[in-house]
Amino acid sequence: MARGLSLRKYNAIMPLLSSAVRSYCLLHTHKSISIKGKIGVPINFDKEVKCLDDAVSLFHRMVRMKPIPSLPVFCKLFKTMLSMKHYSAVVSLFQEMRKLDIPINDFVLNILINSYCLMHRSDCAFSLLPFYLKSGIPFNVVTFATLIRGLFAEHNLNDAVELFKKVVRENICEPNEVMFGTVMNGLSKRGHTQKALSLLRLMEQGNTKPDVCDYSIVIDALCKDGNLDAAINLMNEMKQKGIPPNIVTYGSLIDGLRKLGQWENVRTLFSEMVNLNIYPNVYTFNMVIDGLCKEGKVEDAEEVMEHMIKKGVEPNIITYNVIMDGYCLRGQVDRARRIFDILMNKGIEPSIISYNILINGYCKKKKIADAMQLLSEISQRGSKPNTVTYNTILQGLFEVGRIGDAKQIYADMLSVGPKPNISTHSIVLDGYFRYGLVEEAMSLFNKLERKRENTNIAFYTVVINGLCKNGKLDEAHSVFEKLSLIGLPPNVRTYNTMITGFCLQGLLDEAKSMLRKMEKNSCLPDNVTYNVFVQGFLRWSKFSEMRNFMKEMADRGFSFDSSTARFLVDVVRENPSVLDMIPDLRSENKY
DNA sequence: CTAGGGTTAG
Repeated sequence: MARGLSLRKYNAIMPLLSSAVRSYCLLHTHKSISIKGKIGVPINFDKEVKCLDDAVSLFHRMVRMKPIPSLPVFCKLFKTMLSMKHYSAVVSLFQEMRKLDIPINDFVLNILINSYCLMHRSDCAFSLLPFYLKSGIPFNVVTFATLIRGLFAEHNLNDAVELFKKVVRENICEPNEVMFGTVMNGLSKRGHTQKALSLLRLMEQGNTKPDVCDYSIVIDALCKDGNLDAAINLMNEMKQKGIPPNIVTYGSLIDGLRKLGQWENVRTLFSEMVNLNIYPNVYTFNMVIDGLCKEGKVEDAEEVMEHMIKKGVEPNIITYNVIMDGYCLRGQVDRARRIFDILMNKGIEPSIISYNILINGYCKKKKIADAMQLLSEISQRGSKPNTVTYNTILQGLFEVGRIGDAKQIYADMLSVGPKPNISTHSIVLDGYFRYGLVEEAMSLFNKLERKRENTNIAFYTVVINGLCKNGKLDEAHSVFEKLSLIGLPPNVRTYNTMITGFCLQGLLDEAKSMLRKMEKNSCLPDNVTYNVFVQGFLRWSKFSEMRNFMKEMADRGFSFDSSTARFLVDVVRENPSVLDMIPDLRSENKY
């Protein structure tokens, strides 16, 4: 693979590099080759470059100017192009510069390296290193930080960390705050928060002291892990060290807190920020608005949006997406649609997520025709449906029983894209099972396993559930038994599914042994687990066992959910003496 | 006047 190759190439030139770098710092050859020409007319990039064509034609105008604009101007153009994600175009324009014998400097080359990294072609990026040497252009900490980031982007943690260590060990360049931050961010985004934290501690001991970004990276990682105590402690530490948290640091903490529903603490942090003259920006407002929407308070959310406008913070497409999703969550897809129309009228470009939110809203209300209509409008308006769009539509079609249409969509995805992912397959399998198409489901399942498609535990849980619901408990159980062998430990939902299967067949002992198994594997039963058992006991008239079970359930703070309550009402209606057999039920005055 | 790092949504 290219990744292995990249590091080999890098290793091969490394002995050259270290000495070259040193000689380079002495020579400063790059200064002699950069051009001093000035641009005649100043270019306003943001105004002039709106799309790829603008960028390319500006480039061609620039290379014809006399004198030719300075390299910083080319850098600026490339940077604008990168922000529009035209990575490969930057590569081609660079090649044109070479053909035209326009001198290159370290800045341009680092941008080129970044372009390759953003294209997930770190192999190409590495292959540029010899070019630096040949042209006598120095690489620096930016070059290597960019490469490290590129390796992380390709999930190549080992090479990324190795490269970092090598840079440090062989003193190729002095790692700075950004390079440390790049490594810590790469580590924490791949689930290694503790390693990132250790690196931060290492920095605190070393010469390059962590800055506000470095702290923010680790604080964000801790927040994402739900470890808010540690995150807040770290924030207090940085304050004590005289590094004040900034808007981003507060953003991470507010996001972590609101995801845990700790609104009191969100408010505290908010006022703390404002007291420190750090005024909330569009990120901060969006997080708060999203939190309110998720709690069903969409009107409050809209008020916050008006407030931010008054404060001079313009809502962006995310703000509108969040509010639309809020209405959809409450089943008010028509209100969501009104928001959509408003933003269209304002000339704000909807994102694919805007469409997905609305399509999801329509599907949840079983308004498939509206969903399909919107789907067809996406391409007309110059956007492109993605896998999530189609997954949403698929789910909607299965929900209303349009299996033929769903199959057609799935087939289209397989042939022309967007490429189905594990969720797509799970949705289709679940749909097949729900409509009793067990053979089709199993043949798809076997095909996906044979193709060694990426799977996850949710996918297998769908299969286990499908088999259970179609009376194939033994097959379900053997799929379940296979999970640990393929390195996918069952989660609480998987256990609940299997327990439900046993309970439906009256195999309560097997269900109970499953409960012990999950506890042994330190997978804590949740409210669903207990409710499944209660329904099992009720179904098979095991009332005395149920009494004992309900005690344990209450002790652990769990209670009947609405499905159990409905079930109970039916049972009691059939057989009122159940209430005498389980006196505890009378005190369950909830129902 | 130019290059690399951190916060939000389905």
